[in-house]
Amino acid sequence: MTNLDDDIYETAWITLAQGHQAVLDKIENALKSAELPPLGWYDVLLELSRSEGEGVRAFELESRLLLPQYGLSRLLDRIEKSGFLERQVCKSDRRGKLLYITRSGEAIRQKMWPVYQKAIMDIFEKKLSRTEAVKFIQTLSKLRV
Amino acid sequence: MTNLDDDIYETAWITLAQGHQAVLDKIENALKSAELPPLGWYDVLLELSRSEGEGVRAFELESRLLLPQYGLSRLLDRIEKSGFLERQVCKSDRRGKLLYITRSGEAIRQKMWPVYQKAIMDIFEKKLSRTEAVKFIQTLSKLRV
DNA sequence: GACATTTAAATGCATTTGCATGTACATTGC
DNA sequence: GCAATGTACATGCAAATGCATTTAAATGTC
Repeated sequence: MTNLDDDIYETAWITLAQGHQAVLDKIENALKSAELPPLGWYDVLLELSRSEGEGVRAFELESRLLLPQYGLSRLLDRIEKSGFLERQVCKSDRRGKLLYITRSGEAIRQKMWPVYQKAIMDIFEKKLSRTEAVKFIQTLSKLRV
Repeated sequence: MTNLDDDIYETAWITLAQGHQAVLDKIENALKSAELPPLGWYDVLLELSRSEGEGVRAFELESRLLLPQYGLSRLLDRIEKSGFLERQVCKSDRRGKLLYITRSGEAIRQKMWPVYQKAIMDIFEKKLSRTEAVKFIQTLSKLRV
């Protein structure tokens, strides 16, 4: 295999990194402009919101959000300090905590969503056809396996 | 447009973020395991290496590497402290500095490359056909415009 | 049950990042 | 020429991150 051929994959990675960066910047800027919390908060709040009052364990979020244990622990500290979530000792496993979104947490999540969604749409919808997006998802999904 | 249709683009973004994260983690882990500097250093060193002794201005790297001004300034501090680059006052514009890679900088860059490349290949080559990679690049490129 | 091992989460400390501002030089308009 | 404005880069300080370790409880072994 020649260098020229290899380059396709290197280019794919560079383009992936730059594309990601570009989109992420726009999303974060949109949230900041709207004086809303950063994207990471949304991810957490969405997971908690989806649990429908069941309570979520921190270690579950870790794998879902691809965050390191200590990183998540401190992200939760900050979100909790802002009053958007609560930690309660888990009765069935007293080492752990159950995480619950608060009313104000749900409220801020709902404020964030349209801003977040608009930022995504502004980029993706305008530039990719639906068919292209589906193919894009299929290809990208392979990288995670 | 229905929610279901919109979801394609949201999914595209989530998959992009996760795919990027997964690849990045593998690359950074590979470099760390080999006791080599992080990926950001490689990007800088490659740019300097390509300038063929011409010297590069910091503000040029900023846009090429999509880094904030202060972030780049401090990244350069660290790389310089390790002896992998030099900053020299630019004679034609004394506000600025010209950046040069050192011998040891070029050496470390050449050590990093195979580790970096292997990490990319391990993921992309195994999972994407060449044709698929080309299409992937085309699609992603649109997002940056 | 007593002891070693594993797991969940938090935390001290060093490094890195983000934001705002500072410093020095360059450029523009008069 | 020189005051005003703009540009290149650095930096003080606060916040976030990474790494290693700690704390506490669960689980496994005998």
